[in-house]
Amino acid sequence: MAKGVTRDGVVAAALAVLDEHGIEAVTVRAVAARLGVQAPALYYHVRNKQDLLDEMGTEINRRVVRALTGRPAGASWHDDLISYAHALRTEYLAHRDGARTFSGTLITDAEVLKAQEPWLRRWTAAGVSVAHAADATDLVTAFVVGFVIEEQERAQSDPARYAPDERDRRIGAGAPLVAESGHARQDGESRFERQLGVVIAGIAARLGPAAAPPRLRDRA
Amino acid sequence: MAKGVTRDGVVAAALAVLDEHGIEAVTVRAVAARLGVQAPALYYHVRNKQDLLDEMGTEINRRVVRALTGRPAGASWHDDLISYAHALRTEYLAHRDGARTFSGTLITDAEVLKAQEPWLRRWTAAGVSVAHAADATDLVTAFVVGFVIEEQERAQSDPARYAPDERDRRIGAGAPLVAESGHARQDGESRFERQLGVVIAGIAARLGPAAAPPRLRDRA
DNA sequence: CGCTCTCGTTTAACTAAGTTAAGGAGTGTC
DNA sequence: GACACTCCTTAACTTAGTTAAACGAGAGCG
Repeated sequence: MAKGVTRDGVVAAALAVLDEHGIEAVTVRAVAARLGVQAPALYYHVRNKQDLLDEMGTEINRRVVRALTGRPAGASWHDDLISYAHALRTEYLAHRDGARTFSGTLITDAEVLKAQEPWLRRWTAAGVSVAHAADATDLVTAFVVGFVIEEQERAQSDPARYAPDERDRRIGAGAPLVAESGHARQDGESRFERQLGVVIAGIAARLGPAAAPPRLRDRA
Repeated sequence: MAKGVTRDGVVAAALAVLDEHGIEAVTVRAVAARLGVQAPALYYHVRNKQDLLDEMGTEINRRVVRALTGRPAGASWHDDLISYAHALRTEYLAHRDGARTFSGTLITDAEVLKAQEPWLRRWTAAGVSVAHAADATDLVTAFVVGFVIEEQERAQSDPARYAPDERDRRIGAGAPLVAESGHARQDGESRFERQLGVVIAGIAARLGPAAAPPRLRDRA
């Protein structure tokens, strides 16, 4: 594995290290070691560590796009948005600290940007303005990012620190509703589906009862 | 300023450094320097840097809670949720890298937890279950976190990299809708209000007209 | 064949940052 | 006066990002 290190190879190795040991283990030396090479060798392929991190983020975006285009087109923008949310969450969850690490990556990769074209075309074909479509997508992105950040943080933190018993003890007897709210929190899967449903419902309300009827210009 | 360093003082100094120079400048040495002491002195007041970071996050949570309780109670859970969203975003925006740095902080501070009690009480008084209230709050939190992360990332990144012209050049001529979607993106303030309105609308729909306050839909 | 040039890498080294060890100055207490 | 406790210092270690300089292998070429 020592021969033929490439920029893509470096990115792949970095992602592998991330998955196995978490973001704090993604050091230049560790990535180099995985490639059977010394640390400074990476600097021939990558400007610096931030460059590597950016490239990793772009790769993640690419995978989301790929997962989406590989999926049969949904029956409506409705279904498409849900597919997008699932693809994004799945990709984030697939990597340790995924949401924290990759959210907010400015998408400048032309390939990734252009892949959104057919996506937007379907919205406009359904009578939704581009502005509304972009807005709805941004909103779903924000929700997924926020949701998964909290989800992963919770999964990785010391279990004892937020165990129900410990929480109850901390809260004491003066705040029964707070205690109850902690108990009511369900597992990630169903919470995600439910909250995503709420978001989509809100978007549907905004876009109009059917969203099928062609609407007028954007800029509400 | 050399005398009487306290744990709270360390946290305050760290927040000051954060505000002035960003998260990457928050080093043990820099915080110590601001207090007029040597770096190892901090270890008497704080277990390690993570402990300091956690404490900073708790302080931010405390401020959000304080901003909320200092505000007159809204007319409904509706208004309360909006107030919460605003308080959270404002606090995040007040610090460089605020959303990234402080999101996902597990809230274990008893004071902060208990402060949610009157909040929840108002929901239940309005006929909303605690589970629903907690769910709605979590959803709004996720949205705000995701929104502000993207907002701050955009504000801090190299302007040239996402300038409209540059973006258009990258996209080329093959994706007009993608290009248009970039142009349609408005400034943070109005986008936030609008998208928050969508989220609230979704929550209102979920909770049913019964739980909905005597108030019209907020968006046209 | 031998020269040279470039590519991709290595070794060595520097700097910054988190952290620990050990000790010392001040302040109180028996 | 000696002990003890608190809070801080100096010195030093380790890991990580990064740079500089040199080195070997292969390609083109006379």
